[in-house]
Amino acid sequence: MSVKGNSVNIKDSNPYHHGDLRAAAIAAGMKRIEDMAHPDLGLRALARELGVSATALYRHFPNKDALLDALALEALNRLGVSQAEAAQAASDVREGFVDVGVTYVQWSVENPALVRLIYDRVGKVDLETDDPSEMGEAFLQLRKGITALMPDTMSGEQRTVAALHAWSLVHGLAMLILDGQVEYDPQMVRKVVESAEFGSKNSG
Amino acid sequence: MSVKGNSVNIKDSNPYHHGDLRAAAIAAGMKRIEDMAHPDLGLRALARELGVSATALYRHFPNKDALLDALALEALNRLGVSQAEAAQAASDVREGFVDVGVTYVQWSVENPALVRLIYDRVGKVDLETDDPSEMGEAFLQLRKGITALMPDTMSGEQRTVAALHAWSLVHGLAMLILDGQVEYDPQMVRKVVESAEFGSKNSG
DNA sequence: CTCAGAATGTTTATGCTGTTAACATGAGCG
DNA sequence: CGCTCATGTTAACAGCATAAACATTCTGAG
Repeated sequence: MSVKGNSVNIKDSNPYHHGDLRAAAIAAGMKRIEDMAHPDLGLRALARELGVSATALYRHFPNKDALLDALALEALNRLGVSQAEAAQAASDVREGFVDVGVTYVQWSVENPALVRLIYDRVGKVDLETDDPSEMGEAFLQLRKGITALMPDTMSGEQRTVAALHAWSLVHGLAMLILDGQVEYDPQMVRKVVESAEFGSKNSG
Repeated sequence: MSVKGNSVNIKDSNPYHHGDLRAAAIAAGMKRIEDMAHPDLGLRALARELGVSATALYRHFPNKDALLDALALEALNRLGVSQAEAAQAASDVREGFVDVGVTYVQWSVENPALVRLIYDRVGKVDLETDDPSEMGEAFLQLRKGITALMPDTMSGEQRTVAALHAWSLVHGLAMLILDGQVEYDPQMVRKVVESAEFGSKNSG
């Protein structure tokens, strides 16, 4: 008795084994989260979409949190790619900073649930685990990217303060837009980011 | 609107009726959320703490979301009080801005779950309801408070940009600290907020 | 090729959750 | 006193994450 009352054969080729469920789960999970405002992924719903029983996912992720971590990592990498592209496309250092900042906000607006997922996860993970997970690694790179954009005319604390200012500014702006507190207006975003005046040219 | 006066005898006899369950639920809910990193309130747990059946809460709130909204409103009011105190204590306008900003971050650090609750709720509510809820009202006041702190030497768009910059800066800084991405250092926070140079005096 | 065991899937079951429906109690007013 | 209504109760349902036991397929060694 191989087949019970299973009415529908979704896949003829791989009826029992899925092939690469882990990858499929991440792909479907990403697509699913992207279409939400707030990330709330259900294992059962995801499994249903994959044509698989809910518990099958436990062969590839120890629990739901692990799945979300994997998704957050994927999201973080995508953000990183956007950032890198923006940084590379700019000529001037100052212009580079503005573009990267604007990109950060823009990407956040276009992927609200992914941003929330990233910070939800990073907020939970870093506090309770010691090992520098892949995610911590990816985030560190993001931070370095921002710091690298600060003009080198300043040094030490100035630099730290400026980087923190820049990151806070774009992150806060993105969050306020995501939460519906600020209307998204690309031109306004650019103006706000440009209004951050770091040492490279003080008053001029 | 804080919790109403609790001049109610809670434990005179074995009261079938609780007295003021709504207020008690909000009070207990606040205390419960304050002790969390991330706000996840369970109706059953809350009811258990109140010595009441879970479904009793449905006599006072149509559903869990409504309860969370009430809690978010309470949290928002507390934040507003802190802001107002800081603004009032400052003499100079510029000093006032810095103090208010620092207070915003400090309060957020001291009440992480409340901040998350506020923005979670405000993000959901405003998008699907048209009526200007109490919460929207309270938030508007907060926004006005920030805008009022911008120096009046600038006008129109300059002012808007500066206010948005200021709000984004402190909000982003608070969020990054909450999510464990930035270590909380009060002096550093102050320096970062001070590094926001709005028209009043450019670069000395 | 055969067959054991590792991978990977399924079914079943447990205890949690929010929520609804039906019923019980007690307070306040005629 | 007796009616009514606000406010409490228990029972029940659907959905959730997750664990345990069982089934199927893939893989590699003899």
